[in-house]
Amino acid sequence: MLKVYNTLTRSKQDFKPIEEGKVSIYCCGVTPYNEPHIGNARPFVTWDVIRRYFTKKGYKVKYIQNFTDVDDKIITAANREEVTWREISDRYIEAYFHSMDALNIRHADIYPRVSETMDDIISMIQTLVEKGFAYVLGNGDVFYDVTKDEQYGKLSGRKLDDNEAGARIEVDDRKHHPMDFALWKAAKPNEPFWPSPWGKGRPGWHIECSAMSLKYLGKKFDFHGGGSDLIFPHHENEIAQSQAAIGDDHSFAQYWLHNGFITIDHEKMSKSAGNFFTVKDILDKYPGEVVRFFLIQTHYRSPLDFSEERIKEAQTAYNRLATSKDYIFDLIRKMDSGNMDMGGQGSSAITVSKAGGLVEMAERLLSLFYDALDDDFNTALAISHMFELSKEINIYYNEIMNSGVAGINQISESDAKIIYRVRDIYMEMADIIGIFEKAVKAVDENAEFKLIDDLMEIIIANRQAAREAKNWAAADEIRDKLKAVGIILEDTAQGVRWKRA
RNA sequence: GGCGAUAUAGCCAAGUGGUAAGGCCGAGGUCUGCAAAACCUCUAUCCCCAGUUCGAUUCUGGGUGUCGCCUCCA
Repeated sequence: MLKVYNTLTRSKQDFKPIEEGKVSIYCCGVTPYNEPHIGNARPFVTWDVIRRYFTKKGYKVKYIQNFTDVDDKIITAANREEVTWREISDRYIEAYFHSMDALNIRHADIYPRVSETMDDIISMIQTLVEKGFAYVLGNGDVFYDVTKDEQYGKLSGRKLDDNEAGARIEVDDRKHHPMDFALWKAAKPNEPFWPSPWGKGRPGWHIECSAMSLKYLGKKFDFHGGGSDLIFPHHENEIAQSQAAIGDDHSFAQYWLHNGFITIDHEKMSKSAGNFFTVKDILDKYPGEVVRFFLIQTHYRSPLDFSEERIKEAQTAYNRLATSKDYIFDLIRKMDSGNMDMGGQGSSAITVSKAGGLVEMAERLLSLFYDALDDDFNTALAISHMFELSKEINIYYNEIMNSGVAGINQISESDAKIIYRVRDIYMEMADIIGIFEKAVKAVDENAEFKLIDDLMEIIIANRQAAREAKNWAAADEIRDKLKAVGIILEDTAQGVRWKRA
């Protein structure tokens, strides 16, 4: 049974889908006005794992993620560059996809944009005005009236009076209450605008997510997510205006999940503070899968400090998992290549029992892996089980290889089945956390791989000849030169193995 | 001022009312021409005080530190 931490109730709850076998998710996307930073990536990687988990469990998942493409910051950027707001938003939406694709984030089912949801937004505001939850000012601004909403503050757990209104920003005295927020903003010079019953203008910040989620997921849906800085005021306002418009205090999202921040030197990373790393910059130095792995090594609700040292650690840890993957695929390649006397009588009882123990362990770890994810998507714990399986695979691989060619030839058909099953389990784990997608493709599908493989065989054979002649200088030179082009040779007791750096 | 988190080994990070996963780094060892990888061994009484309990790191209260939200922000 899946348990999730719901911000709304501040507790872990059993997850019960609204509709059996289906999960509906709305995750707040980005305002595309500059390059996405690593902090932006965290919720999307988190939700990507959640989607993979549900899909693997057999749920039909509907995932919506918006682009807030009408916004002050976009307008500011457009005016500064003397281009249209659409040019800015298009450019950075493309940048968003470029970065997120590198992190193996699967695309949402729909990416609604504010500019394309204007009718729904306007009609929702109209409903709120009609129901008395909003008021219109003379200039065409429309505000949500928080005092009309008895439940206002239920998500963030704060009362209206507790907030230090005006502490840091001047209160707009045209508002009835300091916490009232804009639903519609009358157009100012040099701003894009759309026609509305209150004159030319554009939507306020929070209304778009309400309109979009209700439009695509209906009045009740399962999950709503985003960074924990969105709890107040963004999500608070969303839940308020949505439930007011619908007229049902239990409508809208049922489970609210919020991820913790990424910090730099333990201070919150943010674009406005200037202390951020863009995903693009990090990708120049580290593979996307490593960046992704770095993000999910920590539970999504915990804060996560980013630094060069941390990501290097993630790289090392990731390599460890990748080595085991290589080992098991290597074993399978050897079996498949027909080197092996499948079904031979030579298989020793020892080998059988070892493989049997391995698969037993693997099944148990897979079960623990799912248990971990069932507990509020504890990827950190789930990954630890993958490491345990990784070690078991390494031990088994070494045992087989150390027994030489005979050892491989002695793998019985039943043991071979076990090896395939272990590979499937390992890759199932990898698939859910979303790693080894690019690497596996290279091994399995890329036709060029075969060529490289053949070439490497020739190079290695030549080097082996040099080694047999104890011409260490030549042998080392070949290894060094290969390393320079990104190929690492490992001389092991069982022969030479190569891999990409 | 209000609200909310969090405090676990050198570092990162899970977790449980019955003395604590996993990763990184480090030390020693196996293997090895060297290197690398892999494997084995070693490294924590869980911020402080009080309480509940047979027993608390895990529950309660207090304290201290750190962080976040209350303004745009993932």
